[in-house]
Formats: sequence, structure tokens, C-alpha cells
Amino acid sequence: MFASPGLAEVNTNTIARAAGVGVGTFYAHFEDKFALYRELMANGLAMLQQRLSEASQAARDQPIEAQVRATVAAFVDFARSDPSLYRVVFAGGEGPGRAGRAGVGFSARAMENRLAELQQAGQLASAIDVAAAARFFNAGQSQLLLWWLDAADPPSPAGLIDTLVALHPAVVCRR
Amino acid sequence: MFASPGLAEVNTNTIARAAGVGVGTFYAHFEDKFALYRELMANGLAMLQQRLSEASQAARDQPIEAQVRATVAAFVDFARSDPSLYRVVFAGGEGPGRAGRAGVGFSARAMENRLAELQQAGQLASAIDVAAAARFFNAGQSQLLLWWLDAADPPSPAGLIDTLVALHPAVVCRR
Amino acid sequence: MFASPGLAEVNTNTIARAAGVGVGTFYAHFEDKFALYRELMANGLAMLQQRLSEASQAARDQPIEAQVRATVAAFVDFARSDPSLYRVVFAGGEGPGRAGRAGVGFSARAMENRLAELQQAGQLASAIDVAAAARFFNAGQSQLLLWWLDAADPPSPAGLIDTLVALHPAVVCRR
Amino acid sequence: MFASPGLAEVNTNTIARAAGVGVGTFYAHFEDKFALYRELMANGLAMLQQRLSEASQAARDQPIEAQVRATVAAFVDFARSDPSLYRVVFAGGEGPGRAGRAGVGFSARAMENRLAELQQAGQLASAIDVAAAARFFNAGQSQLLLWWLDAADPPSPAGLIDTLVALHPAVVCRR
DNA sequence: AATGAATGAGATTTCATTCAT
DNA sequence: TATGAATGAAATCTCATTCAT
Repeated sequence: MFASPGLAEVNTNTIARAAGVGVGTFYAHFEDKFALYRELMANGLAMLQQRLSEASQAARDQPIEAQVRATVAAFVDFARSDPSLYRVVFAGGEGPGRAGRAGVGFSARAMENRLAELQQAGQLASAIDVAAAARFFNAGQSQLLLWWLDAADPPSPAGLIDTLVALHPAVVCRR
Repeated sequence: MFASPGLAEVNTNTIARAAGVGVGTFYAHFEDKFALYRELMANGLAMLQQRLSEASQAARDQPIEAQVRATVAAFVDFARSDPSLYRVVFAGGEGPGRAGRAGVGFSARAMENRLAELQQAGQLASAIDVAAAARFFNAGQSQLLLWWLDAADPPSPAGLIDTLVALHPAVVCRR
Repeated sequence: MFASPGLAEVNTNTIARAAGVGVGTFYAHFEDKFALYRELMANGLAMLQQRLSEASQAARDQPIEAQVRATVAAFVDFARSDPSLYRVVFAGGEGPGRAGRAGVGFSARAMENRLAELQQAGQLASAIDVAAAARFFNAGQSQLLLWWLDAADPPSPAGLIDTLVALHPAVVCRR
Repeated sequence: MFASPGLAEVNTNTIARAAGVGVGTFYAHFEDKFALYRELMANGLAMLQQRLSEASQAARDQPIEAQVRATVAAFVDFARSDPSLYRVVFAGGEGPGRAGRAGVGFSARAMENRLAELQQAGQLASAIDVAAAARFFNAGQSQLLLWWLDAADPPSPAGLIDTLVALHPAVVCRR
């Protein structure tokens, strides 16, 4: 429900009804409508992080492009496996407690560090601002998949992955 | 107000009060708080489109990279010139009338066509899906600037522009 | 407008617009929405009274039944000649200033006196309460015409008049 | 409250307060103030119908005049037993949902049929239009009682009943 | 622990009325 | 005298939250 009518449009009664419990029961389990949202989002994000780091570990010793491909593939896979959850995590949603936007900033720091290493190793053009590049890629990737999940005539997952890999800062600016 | 507390958090009374008019006056001019939002957004988007096409025209005969740089610079400039408006346009905002998300899809089609031309001219790797690449870049760019406007320690505009240019599909995948 | 959407449903702006003047102009002429209503109603009532007393005068020297027939015919005629005005006068309408219901009580006193004379002259059964009979006939007659004006398959005016005459206290209870 | 300040003058807050519940509670039980009105009215009408048909049944085998007297007496009794309810049912009240006027048309059809039978049996002058006569009597009776409930110097119930019986089409036009 | 009727603060919206032009 | 934009009081209605059962 958070995914499709949106956070602001759902009400607690409806949530409870849909869950097959009474309104009171809802409040026995969650502080708030927003608490549920935050929890959902945090779970989704944790799940995604988990998948990404597993993919990253597995590809640890491969060349950079293969590493990138592994994480991109894991990301795309996550979006496909649970589109609603993906939308909750990345489609934002306003509200007290600054619930929204959390997904967007996600893991930018980790990627930023990774890019900084590459840059120091001379693998990444020095004109690139690593903080910006990390945010750019993360935002682009996550919003692209949001579009993809609803697209009338969506590209194949493989095409998507190829494109994202080709456009990844660590791959692009190797020279 | 739409930029900072957010669409869902503002109410018509507050808007009217802040505008120095009565509530009734607000409703004499706008159907809804959403109507105002939509109008604001449409205006902002139109303004941005205008600036982008001007920049694009001016750089028409220059090499691809210069063209890209011109539009990216215009985009960054727009964000800088009116951060609040920029947030209204790109930070989304749910609600009846499907106000939100409009900015995100913005002009993807135009860029998609441009990339397709380059691809047919052999200037863009054929593995790239142009629809995806266009959405990716647009989303990445607009969300990056959203972060940038609020960043504690933001990169310089020039650094930002360099980075975005370096990561633009039309620049990246030239070979 | 008072006749068909009803007093409570009309607003001053609409009235003024329909009259081809500004709202302000409306208030230059009438204290109130209700003042207009009252004036309309008073006019209608005065007009009706006028017609009724003319008819009554003209039939002054005829037998009772002919007198009754004359006033009933005048009443029916009035309803037919301006149905909207008729509805304003008799369809009631709530509101401050006790605008409504005025038509209903209309002229009951005059008829009551007339019936009392007949009763004292032995022309009307003494079991009849003249106050009640007068109210009864007036209300019955006015509401009947309200129905008649909108009826899908309305009786002819002549049939209506015959019926009302036949049921008029002064005619009925002559013995 | 519908009886005395009138439908248009009451608001949901006042109703709820008077009922000793919160506004929300009111809306949990009724769609609208109009829904409550309609329900009240429908109940009142049903109650009245019930009483009338009981009275009618009980007098089934008596002469016409006694039958009429029985229903008229039941009607008067109903008005006396719950004046407020009576006013709600018969005093009308405009508004969305076409709440008003319902009471006025009440049961005219049944009476119309009854009169038609009498007419065919030669018990009722053929000049009488039965549809009109039925509406006339019903409207006259119900509005008369409305006046009676508030009259400064009201006739006795017995006098009222005598008068209404004497003026009833089925009694009057017997020859 | 689960329930859902009750609550009322707060948001939206209308509209009679005013008043500067 | 005519105008209509501006006003804000008041009405409607929603919904997050509580609490007695």
C-alpha cells in the first residue's frame, strides 16, 4: 500500500483491515503509521545491502568491471524480486520523521570511498568528484529501475545491466 | 513551502497566511493546494526546458562534449538560481492529481532520441540501451543536484559539471 | 432559482450573475438573500390576493358555489400563469427570518370569517370548526397545485377546479 | 432539532453535541446530516403507515364514514403523540438528497385507489378527479395538523376530527 | 493481546458580506 | 452607482489515536 497509493494516501484503518487485524492491534505493534513505513524501508534497505555485499564479496578478486557488473546485477535482481518493496524504499514519500528520501542517499558513502581508492590508484580520472559521482550513479540507478518496473516496453534485464555497467564511473573513466 | 516542509505538510491556511491573503482568496485563485503545486512545477519545468534549449542551440555547432557541457552547465545553473523551485520540481511530492514524480521523467524522450542518433552514427556503443541511458542520466543528474543543494560540504559547480560531463552517456561511450 | 434548486441551494453570487449585475450591486438593492426571497414572496402573495379579491368581487351576487368556483379558478389560473413564482410562494423554504411557510397560512383568516358567517346563517354544519376548515382547504388547495404543476399526467384545469369546488367547505356542507 | 430550528439551520457539530457524542461518532453512524434526516423521516412515515393501516383494518366492516373517522383519528393521534417527529415528516426541509417534501406525497396513491373504487361503485360524484382529491385531502390534513400543533388557540382533537371527516372526499360527495 | 467504537483536532472548502476603486 | 476581489467565520468531513471491554 505504501508502494502504490503512496504514504500520504494510506490510512491506518485500511492498513489494519488489509492485515486482517483491528486498528488497535496495529498500534500494539507500531508506534505510528510512519514507524511501520520506516521499518519496512529499513528492512528493505538492509536486505539490499546484504545482497550487494554478498555479490561484492563473491567478485572480490575479479577485474573492476566484473565487480561492478556483479553489484549492478544484484541491484536489478532485488528490484525484480520485490517491486513493491523496491518502490517503498526508493520512491520516497514525505511525512513527519523525514521518512522519505532515505533510500536515495543509500550507501553513497561506501561507493564514494571505493571510487576514491581507484582515483588514488590512478584508475579514475582526477577531474571526477568522487562524492558527486557516487551520488549520481546511485540515484541514476535506483530511479532508472523505478521507471523500469512500470515501463510499458521495458528493456531486458541484461540490456539494463550492460547499460548501467557501461555508465558506471569506475568503468567509464578508466583510461 | 512545498520545497521544504513538503506538499503533504503544508495546508491551505498556512499558504494563504504566508502569502498575506485570506483563505478564501487562495481558493479564488487555485482549485487546490495541488493545483498550485502543479502550476509551480509546470512553470519551473518550462523555465528549465527553455534554458536548456537555449544552451543547446548556442552550442549547436560545437563538438559533442561541448554541447553536453553547455546543457549540464545550464541545468546546474538553474538549480543554483532558484533552489526552492528546483526542489519543488524534482523532489517530488505525492498526492491526488498525481502531482509528484513529474519532474523525474522530464525530457527523457528528447535525450533518448539524441542518443539514438549518436548510436546509429556509430558514436555510441551498441550495447547501450538508449532509453535506459537517458533515464539514468536525467535521474542521476537531477537527484545529484538535490543532494548538492543541501550538502554540508558541496563540490564546486565546476567540479560538478566536469563530473556530470565525464559521466554523460554521449561522452563516455565514444570510442 | 428559489423555485427550483431551492432557497438553501442558491447563493448570492449566482443570483447576481444570473441577473447580470455584480454581487455588490445585489447588496445595493437587497439587505439579504432572504430579503429578496421575502420580497418575491410578498409580491407573489399580493398579486394572488389581488386576483382573488377581483374574482370574488365579480362573483359577489352569485350563489355560493359560483363564488367559490370563481376564486378557485383564479387560484388555479395564478399557479398556471407563473409556476416558478407559485413555487416560491407555496413550496416553503427554511431560513433565518422565518421566510418559509408564509404562503401556507395565507388568507386563512379571511376564509375563516367567511365560513363563520355561513355557519351562523345556518348554511354550514355546526360540527365544522371554521378555523380548521379554512386552513385545511387552503393548505390542500395550494399543495395540490404544487403537485399538479409537476405531475407527470396532470388532470385538466377544469377537472381540478371541479374537484376543488366540490370539496370546498362552503359547498360541501351546505344542507 | 430538525423539527424546530430546521434542517438547514442545524449542523453536525450541534447534533453530535446534543446527542452527547463526538462529531466523528456522528459520521460513524450516518453518512450525512441528510442521511439522518431521511432515516428519521422514513421511520416516522413507516410508523404512521402502520398506525393507519391498523386503524383501517379494525374498521374494515363499518360504514365508510366510520372507516374515514378511524384513519383520521389515527392520523391526529400520531401528530399528538410525537409532535417533533410529525414536524420532521411533514414540515419538509430542502437540501441535497431531496430530503424534503417526501411526507407530503405520502400514501396519496392508496387513497386514490380507494376513491376510484367508490367512484366506480357510484358512491362518489363522477366530477371528482380522484388523484386530485386524494392529494388535496392528504395535503390539507397534514398541513392542518402542522398548524394545529402550534396554534395559539387550537380546536379540540374531537372538533378537528369531526371537521376532517366532514370534509373527506369519500364522506362529502356521497349523495 | 486483540478489538473497534469513540474521539476531536485539524484540514478543506464555501459563501454571505464588505469595501476600495 | 456599480463592481468584484478579498475576507474569514462557519460548516463539513477525515483519520490518527485512545481505551474500555
